[in-house]
Amino acid sequence: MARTTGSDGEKTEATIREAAVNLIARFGYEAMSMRQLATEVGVQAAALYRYFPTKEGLLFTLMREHMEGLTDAWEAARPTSADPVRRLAAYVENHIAFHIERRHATHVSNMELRSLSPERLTQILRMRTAYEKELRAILRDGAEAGVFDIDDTGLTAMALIQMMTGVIVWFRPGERLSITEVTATYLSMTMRLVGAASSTAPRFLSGAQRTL
Amino acid sequence: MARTTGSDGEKTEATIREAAVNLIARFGYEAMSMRQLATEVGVQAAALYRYFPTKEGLLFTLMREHMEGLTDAWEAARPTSADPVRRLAAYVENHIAFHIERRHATHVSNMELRSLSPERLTQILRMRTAYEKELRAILRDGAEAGVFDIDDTGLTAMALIQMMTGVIVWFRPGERLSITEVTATYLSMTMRLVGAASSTAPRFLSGAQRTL
DNA sequence: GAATTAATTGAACGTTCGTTTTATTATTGT
DNA sequence: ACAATAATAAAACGAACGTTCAATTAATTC
Repeated sequence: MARTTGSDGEKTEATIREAAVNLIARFGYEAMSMRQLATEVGVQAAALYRYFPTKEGLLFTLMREHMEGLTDAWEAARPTSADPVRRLAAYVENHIAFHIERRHATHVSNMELRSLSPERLTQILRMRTAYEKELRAILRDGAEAGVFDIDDTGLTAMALIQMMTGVIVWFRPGERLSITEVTATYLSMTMRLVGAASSTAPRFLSGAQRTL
Repeated sequence: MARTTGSDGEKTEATIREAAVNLIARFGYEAMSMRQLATEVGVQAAALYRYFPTKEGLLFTLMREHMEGLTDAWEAARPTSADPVRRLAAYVENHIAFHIERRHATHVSNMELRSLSPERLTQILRMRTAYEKELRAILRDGAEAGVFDIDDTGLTAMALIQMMTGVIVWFRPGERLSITEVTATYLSMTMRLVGAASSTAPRFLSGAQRTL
């Protein structure tokens, strides 16, 4: 038995990607065996090596494409407006939507970094840093414009990203809250966290708060 | 060669614990081999089994003791005051201090849950839930007393914990910021996030904010 | 100082791992 | 129809894994 009827390289590769993301997210990269992945795909382990050179190569591909997807999503969602509040809102909305939509891929990208070779780790971290830099720029602009009240831009950016990405830990689609409700609440929390005037509190209070 | 001069069970066990936490935090539970751990300890792999029944048993012990440590630390730090602001401040301070102090153990407890058997996973999650429940109670009390302004108690608790625990991802001792500075900033962000009156603003403002 | 117990070694067990090689069959192009 | 190529199976590789067992030596007890 060799080539099976109806077999198609593109389909198989897509199936491998999907199955790999799910298995790695569930069991972890080290715990997932290539044979387990092959079984899930419905193929022999040797067939996987026609599409990915090594197990680590597969992991890297999954991560790189996830990061590219995140960057692309932000490029598309980035508002033309220069208003820091609007830009921050767009960032939060895009981040949460993307991470909920691709929970498993996000889990992989966040949890399995240590299984990458140093060079590949650097490459992924560079992409991540570039993405986070966008948030820091928004916070800095807002702080300079006096729209935000922020102690430490870098620290606030990290706190916000941890908070937002944390959604994937507990969020399950179809449970108590919808994506829309979750996003709205996180948006509100974010705006308060950065001391934005137009959060839940009346605008004129923030001025008083800052001057006092 | 058998028993070595100066060998001591208690010392060896402590060394194993310490080395295991560090190795698992660095490479991951699945990636760390018992032989690697033994080498780090300076002993043969077989010797490990005198102290821990299996590799998973070792992992579970590390996690359980970490969670017990966290709970105990909170018991000791919990203020007698009923004031939600004070209680929340104590929770944040204790959480951040504990997690920075035991970065590696926290990493293990957060990242390696999937390597536990179902029963043991349940046990650890129960401890974690109990700890998080304390935060929810503080938030609820504060919201009911009108001291906090919170949309969704459960969601806010999760956001806060993700934010606070995230410190261990980027914090490195001896870098730009000290633990004290980091804690102060996080405390300030927390108070704003929950809409506490006495965050960065003077205390007497809280009354105004609540009535408005 | 002999007997007992504690601590560890060294070798081995069976299993599973990622990966490679070779053969075989399905599909595609002519 | 026939060659060329794409896709897979089947089997095998050596290495590493968690774990066990018997032997051996250090420390302790009486």
